[in-house]
Amino acid sequence: MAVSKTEEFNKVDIELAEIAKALSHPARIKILKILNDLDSCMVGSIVDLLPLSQSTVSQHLKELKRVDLIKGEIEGPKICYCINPIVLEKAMNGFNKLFLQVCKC
Amino acid sequence: MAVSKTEEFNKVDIELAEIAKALSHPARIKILKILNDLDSCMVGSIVDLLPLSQSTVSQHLKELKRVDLIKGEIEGPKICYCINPIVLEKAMNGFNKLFLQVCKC
DNA sequence: TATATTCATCGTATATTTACGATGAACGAT
DNA sequence: ATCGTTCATCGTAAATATACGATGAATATA
Repeated sequence: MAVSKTEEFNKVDIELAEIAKALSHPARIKILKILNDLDSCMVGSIVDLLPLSQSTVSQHLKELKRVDLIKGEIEGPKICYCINPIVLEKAMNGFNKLFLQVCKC
Repeated sequence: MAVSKTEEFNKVDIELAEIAKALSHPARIKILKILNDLDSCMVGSIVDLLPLSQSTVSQHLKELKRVDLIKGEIEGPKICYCINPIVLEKAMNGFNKLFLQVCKC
């Protein structure tokens, strides 16, 4: 974009938008579901369940990690990813607050 | 992107990702709040409350309209935008379902 | 120490997003 | 009929996102 105006908005809106951006690709939504379902949280197991290359999946994981929706723990040569329930709950509350605030229904 | 793989994911995830994408910019989150607060829903009134040009705001409105989060009604030379409560509720339910499904908390 | 496994990152190509000013279409008012 | 208002769209520029293969770093094992 020409020049970002993002910083001119309020912090709550910026943060919620960041979470929304992290959820704005079906691969990343599916990754959250996979992490919840799977016992093994290795990247390889996730790659096997997605129609994407390992490097692409790694980028999607990075995006989820960027907003702390997931965290990665090193286990030898592997990395165990898991959902960060604190941030997930914060995200849920943020969306609910927005929707309830904005919905006259 | 090289080639989109989006169609290889399931429909529910794709649709939720589309909603998330529409909410992935603070201007669009603020627009929803503005539409809720304001009596007048003219584009000009929205532009006045955002640090963006009229054409940029129009693009953000288009993105929200694309996923039916808002609808526009022509009133003479003006257009009255308002929130679509049906889609908003669907979005809220979609996010809640995801978060509850994925959160072991 | 050499090898295999696991994963992030680099480099790259293309698509999309974000932003603006300029223009044009539609309508009401003069 | 002309003019002002309102808004979408076009054209454009720059940033970001999405995808891949190749490479490299880190660890465990032989």
